[in-house]
Amino acid sequence: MNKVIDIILQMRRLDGELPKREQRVADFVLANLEQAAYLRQSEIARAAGVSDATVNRFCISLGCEGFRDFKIRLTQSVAVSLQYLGGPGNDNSVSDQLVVQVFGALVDTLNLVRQQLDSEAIEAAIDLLAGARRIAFFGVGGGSANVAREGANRFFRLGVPAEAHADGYFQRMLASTLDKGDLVFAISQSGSPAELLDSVAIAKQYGVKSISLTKRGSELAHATDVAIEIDIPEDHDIYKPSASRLAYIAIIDVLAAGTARRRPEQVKEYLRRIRTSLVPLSSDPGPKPIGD
Amino acid sequence: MNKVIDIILQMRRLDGELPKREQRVADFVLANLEQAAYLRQSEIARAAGVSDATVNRFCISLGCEGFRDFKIRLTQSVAVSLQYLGGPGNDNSVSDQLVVQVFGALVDTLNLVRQQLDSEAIEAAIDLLAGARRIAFFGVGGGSANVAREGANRFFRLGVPAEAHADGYFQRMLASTLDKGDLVFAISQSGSPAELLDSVAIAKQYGVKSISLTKRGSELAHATDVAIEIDIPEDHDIYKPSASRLAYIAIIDVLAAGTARRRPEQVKEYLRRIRTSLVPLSSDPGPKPIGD
DNA sequence: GCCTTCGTGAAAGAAATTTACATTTCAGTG
DNA sequence: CACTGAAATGTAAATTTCTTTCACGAAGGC
Repeated sequence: MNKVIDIILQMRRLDGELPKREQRVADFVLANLEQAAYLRQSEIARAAGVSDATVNRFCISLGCEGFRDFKIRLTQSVAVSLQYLGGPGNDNSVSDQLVVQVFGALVDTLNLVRQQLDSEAIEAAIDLLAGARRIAFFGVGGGSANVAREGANRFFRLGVPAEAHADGYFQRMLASTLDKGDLVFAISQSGSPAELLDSVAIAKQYGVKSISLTKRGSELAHATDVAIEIDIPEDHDIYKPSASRLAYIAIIDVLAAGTARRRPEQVKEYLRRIRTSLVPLSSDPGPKPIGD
Repeated sequence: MNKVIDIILQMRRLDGELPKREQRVADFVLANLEQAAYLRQSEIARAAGVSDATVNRFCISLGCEGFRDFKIRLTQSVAVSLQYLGGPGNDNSVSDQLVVQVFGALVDTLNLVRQQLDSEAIEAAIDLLAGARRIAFFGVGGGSANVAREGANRFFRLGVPAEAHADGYFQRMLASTLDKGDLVFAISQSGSPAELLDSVAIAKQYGVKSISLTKRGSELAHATDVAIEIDIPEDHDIYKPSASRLAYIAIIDVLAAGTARRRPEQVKEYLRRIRTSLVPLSSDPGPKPIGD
């Protein structure tokens, strides 16, 4: 999949320069883009009034390897085009618009974040997380505190003792009780809260490693052993909540998934136990999300 | 092309419920989405270590007519997903793959959820939320409890007294202190926890309206005045965290945004005050996320 | 007018997909 | 613990689809 040439564009570009019968194929395909992907070579041939062979040559004229290749590219191009054209969208009501806006912003933010992720930092973080005996997630303020809780929740399920704290004093106190082998995971979008900086510094005194999830180049990023640095443009439409928290949680998902893969057997067992412990609480015996 | 069932989602949804060998096919395809569209049935069969026929059956299990049909749908879905995820990533390192998988699953889930959202329910919920004097977010278990907190956090910023509780006893107690004009927002993926059902029932006695964010057709959905019902396929790859929580938070985002628009002036003022209260804590005077 | 070149379809050939059937596996039962 | 039946799986044949070859015919240049 080296270069993706848009096949529809290609057809338009070669329009007029193709042999007569091949041109008829092009005309037919362009006029029936949506259905074309579902048709077989012979059906297209018949519909365009030419032979199978001509259809095949047409594909090759377009730069494809054959009909198969052509069909794949056409399907892709059409799918993408329809995407832009909004498919079965009914953007009538106000709430539909809202949904489109909010979800669109989320997806955009996720993309933005994905591009910024540094795989080395991610892997270094997973190394630390997978080896940690105990993980303390620290976040301050409504948003980051919740991300911290989410992190604790995720890792707790992997069998690592994990806890989250939002209180500055408690964070400092806890940090001073940690020991080598433990890990501090500090979360802050601003990267400057004194609570977190202090906690990380205190922990470091006792040989405790630290990871931060924060703004690029922030104080907190410098202070920690591994920094996952992400810049998220704040949306200034104050009626639209920021997508940054979602992005942070997504990153924690990545870390949790990575950690789980490092210790597959353990994780399987812990999840099984947690699942088992929840069974009596529910009447539905089917597979369910763990812990609601 | 009546209804476009996203084949990738379909695979995730059936994940774990497929016969063993077919599951292997699913795993292989999901792990090689970008290439899969270019492979022939026999190549996929060999790569997954099964017979051609099993691959074909796998396609039919997914609801396709056969491999051909499957391939077309897969190509479409992948093309659309790549569109969202901004082109073929660099799948070199393990962590890159992880990121692609986790983010891909998130985006897919968000899309699925978006399709399921019922605009009438959303608008009814926003009506209730915008008119509420006080909102109590209830969730049980690690995941839903966090979603509840997130909800409280969001609405608190809009100037509505909002609180979140994860403890069943406290929920019931609180529910009995609520009055007309207050609102209960119950969150549960299973939709069956007794704590939530009780709390909603208790609140109802005192004329308190309720909203639920839960599984389609669940008990909780029936018990509440407005139900936002969403089915999220649980990912059975236990090494991969579920995306459902993110989706729930996204929905709360939509509700919060909608509520904010109903009372623009008030919200602006509250946000201004909150922002002001945080300024002394930070040296950086620029626009920042509110409350980290 | 004849030769060359290009475009075309028919049909053979190759490849891939689908179906039918036999074998294996596994859960439940006596 | 063997037996039974249903479900899952692989093998191989049948079918369909795609690709290539080849021969014919038309258009244009010498």
